[in-house]
Amino acid sequence: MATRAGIDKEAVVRAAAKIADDKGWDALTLAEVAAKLRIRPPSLYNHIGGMTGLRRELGLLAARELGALLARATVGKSRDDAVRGLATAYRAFVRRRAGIYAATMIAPARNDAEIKAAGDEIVNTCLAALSGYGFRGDDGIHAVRAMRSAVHGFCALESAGGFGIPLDVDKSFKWLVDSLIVGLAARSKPPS
Amino acid sequence: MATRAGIDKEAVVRAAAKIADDKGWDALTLAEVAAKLRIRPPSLYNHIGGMTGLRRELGLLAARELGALLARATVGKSRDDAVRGLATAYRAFVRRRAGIYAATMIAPARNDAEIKAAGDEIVNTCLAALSGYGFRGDDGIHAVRAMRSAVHGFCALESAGGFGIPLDVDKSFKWLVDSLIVGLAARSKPPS
DNA sequence: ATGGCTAACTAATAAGATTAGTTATATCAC
DNA sequence: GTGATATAACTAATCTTATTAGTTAGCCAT
Repeated sequence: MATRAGIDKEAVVRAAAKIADDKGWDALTLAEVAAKLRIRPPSLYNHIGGMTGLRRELGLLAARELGALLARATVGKSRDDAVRGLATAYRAFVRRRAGIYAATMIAPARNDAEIKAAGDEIVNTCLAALSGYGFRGDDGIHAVRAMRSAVHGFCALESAGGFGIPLDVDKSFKWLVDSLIVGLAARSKPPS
Repeated sequence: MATRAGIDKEAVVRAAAKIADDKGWDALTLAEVAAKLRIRPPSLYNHIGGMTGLRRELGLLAARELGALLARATVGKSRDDAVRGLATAYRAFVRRRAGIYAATMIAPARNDAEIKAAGDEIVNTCLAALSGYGFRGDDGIHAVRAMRSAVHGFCALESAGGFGIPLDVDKSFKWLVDSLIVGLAARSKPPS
């Protein structure tokens, strides 16, 4: 017994992420994380700062993964292509990792540099993706917020089962993104 | 003692709604609801079906209130005006009642007629508001989903503190709604 | 080998949801 | 008025979860 189990923070976070993704953010408990790792709940405190700390780790993991995916989804693209790539990647991530995505919605402590950095990278990727539209000044930020709102809202409603009618959800997403693109383009400078 | 406290389901739901709105959806506990009503937690079970039932009641309350507000916000309006009225009312509701609005995001039991009816009314109000755009067939549903995604997404991000930069959030919302309107109009039949 | 770091443990506490079983009160029939 | 009944409140108890304190034991460097 008590054979050193060789667990580290990353293993804890990975186990927790799997539970959150499989059973939902609200179903995440330290008891289940510990059980999955075959240790007792208090032992988790050697690796993470309790439930609060674990949630933060998951939020950070999600923000970083999402940021990397978004960056990859937009390389070499601009304007409409970039927006489509961004939106598609975003939704794919939320569907695959709904549990940890929810972790990104916890109010980030105002002074958390790592969380802030991961969030900034996402915003910067979005800004870069939209750069082809030639927004000036604050409009870039407004555009990023608009795009993120639309895509986040769709994914949140979808994953909450908010679209009751069985009408094709993929088509609705395409409809949303196409409309968004029209709206963005209408405010942009023409392409070079 | 134990003077019959004269509490009914509505009083329980109202107390719970206040707690959720004041302290957040996740901070809602039966213990605090009971304390606010000056009864013991088990007594709540005479009025509501435990925590699960209470959450459902809050979701229903929120859906009905929101539905009524949206309906009022769109009477006598069409197209752009209707969309603006809808979006403004939606956001005002989420800001004022963030706690119970969150309750609308719980997956509604597939067979819950009341929840379904309240949701349908919201969808129908949105459909009516958009009717001036002359969408045909499935496009009406796609448009409603798009509009709802955009507005819900913005409000969710806003209330989660997701807009880090202190750039004016009201302006961003206007920007989003204006863009959405452009996108909708581009797919519509011209106004009569 | 052995001393120390630390990851695991056990034990205990506290908050919360929930169920079972009990009491008391308001209301209604007479 | 008095008594029966329905039910809203209660107490007591259980279960789950998070968390802290204090203890033990395996691994590693010397």
